[in-house]
Amino acid sequence: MSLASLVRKLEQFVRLSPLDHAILNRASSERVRHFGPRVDIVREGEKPKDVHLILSGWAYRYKQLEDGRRQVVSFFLPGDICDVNVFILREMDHSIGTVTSVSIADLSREFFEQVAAGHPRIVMAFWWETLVNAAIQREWTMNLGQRTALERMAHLLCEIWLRLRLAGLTNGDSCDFPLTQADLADATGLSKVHVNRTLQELRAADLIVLKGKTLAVPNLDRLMRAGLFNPNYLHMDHEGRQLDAAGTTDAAAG
Amino acid sequence: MSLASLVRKLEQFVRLSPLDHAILNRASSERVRHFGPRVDIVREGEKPKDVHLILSGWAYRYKQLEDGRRQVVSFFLPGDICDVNVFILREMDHSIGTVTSVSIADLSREFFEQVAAGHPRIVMAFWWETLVNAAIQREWTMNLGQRTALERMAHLLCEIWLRLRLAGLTNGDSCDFPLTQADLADATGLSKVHVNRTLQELRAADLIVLKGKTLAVPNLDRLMRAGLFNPNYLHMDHEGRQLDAAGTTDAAAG
DNA sequence: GGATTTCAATAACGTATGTTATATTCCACA
DNA sequence: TGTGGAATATAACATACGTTATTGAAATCC
Repeated sequence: MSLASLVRKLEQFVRLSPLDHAILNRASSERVRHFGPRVDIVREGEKPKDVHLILSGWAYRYKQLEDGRRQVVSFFLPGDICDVNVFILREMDHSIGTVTSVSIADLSREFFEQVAAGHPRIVMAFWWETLVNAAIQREWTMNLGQRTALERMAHLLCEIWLRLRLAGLTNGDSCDFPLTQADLADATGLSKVHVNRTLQELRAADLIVLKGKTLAVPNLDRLMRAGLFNPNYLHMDHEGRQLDAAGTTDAAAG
Repeated sequence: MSLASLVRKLEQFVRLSPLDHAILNRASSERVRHFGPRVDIVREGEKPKDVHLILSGWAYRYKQLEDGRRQVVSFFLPGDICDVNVFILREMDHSIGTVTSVSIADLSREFFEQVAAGHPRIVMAFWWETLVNAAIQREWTMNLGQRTALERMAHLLCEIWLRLRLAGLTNGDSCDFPLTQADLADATGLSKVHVNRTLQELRAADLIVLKGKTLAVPNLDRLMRAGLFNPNYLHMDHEGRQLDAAGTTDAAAG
């Protein structure tokens, strides 16, 4: 229920000024809404009105075919922003549903206009967020198109793990993990049964400990190797900060 | 070798002023480069320097695993922009290769700064482009995760067809189609052999006529039904223009 | 304009993953 | 503290798609 995860994540990339912090702080406390678990926040076909910032809880973006086949196309973890500037589109092409209880802040069009006008570091941080999300979506395409079930699952777990860690939501080698095997099936394009088999295999190889709603990753390196995981697409490197230091001026970085 | 396709596409969404046209025109003629077919324009790991605008020809974005497995994650058609503002990232997480001979214009960081500072309609059009590309990538995730080989191929062909049409590159019911079956395999996550089988099936059902480097779609509606294709994700609806008319001010829409 | 390579077509066979079904464990809530 | 529904586990069987191999048809190249 805080924007700590967002700030922590964005500051991985640019250093934000105290004023930037204040702006984000205000925007994320003005219009906050709470949802129960397993509920839709946004439905395909609706007119997008605001941009949603996840303050707490897990959610996903999904698409569905008429016959019921369903694909989770991305996960939202605390600190994630649903889609900067979506409101310029006429209608949503996907739905957003909660996994756990979720608190979100609605960011208005006016907020983005204000940011665009006078807060180049936030603009830059949002572009970074946008580009990373695009990169994640490409990696999912790769994951579904080329990796085997085992690699695919290992890859997904690595990604979630690293994103949680960036948001400050891991504890040593374990973390909360509210996804069911059905969720994992929808995200990996596998059947529930095969997800189960695949998880057993990962457990047997001591790559994960998954029990109840907790995941532990005893050896991230080995899990990454099993998933052919290359973290480059998350663009977590700190070098971006140098961009900030190196002279992005206030008029720039649009 | 012109930016007609870009302008045609962007004006689907916002009306650009004569000055906007001039800006785009200059930017796309300053630094133009030409490439032969089947050549890499950008390689994974490189530092992104400019944003590339495709003036003519087809290209694709792809990722590769160490063992050689390769996934095409998107196609670039004339008028497409590779990634607005990529240069803020430290390194590329994918490569870009040409299919045909390609001409591109390199758009500099300075160009984007200039646009951000004083050309809100172009900013808005670029946001639209960015959001549509994100939506396309999500739809590919859906395509790979849930659709059968036949549906998947039909869906891909519908998408390419509609994007070409938007760019003004179709001729009645046919268009240039330089992709090989191997390209289609890399894009759909299928084997070459199965791509061949699938194309035969589409031909047998009179859904496509594909010969040499020409594709004809005698009945788009039927092909769309075969691919469970819902064009909403391309956000081609003209209503966006009303946003423009309705009062996006010069300071706004960032 | 024949040689060479790329691309497309077809066949035979193999397997990773899907499907259906049933049992078991877990957990929310009465 | 028991009870019902969800989540997980396991088994038996089915299939869509992959793999390897060969052939033929187009492009491409001296």
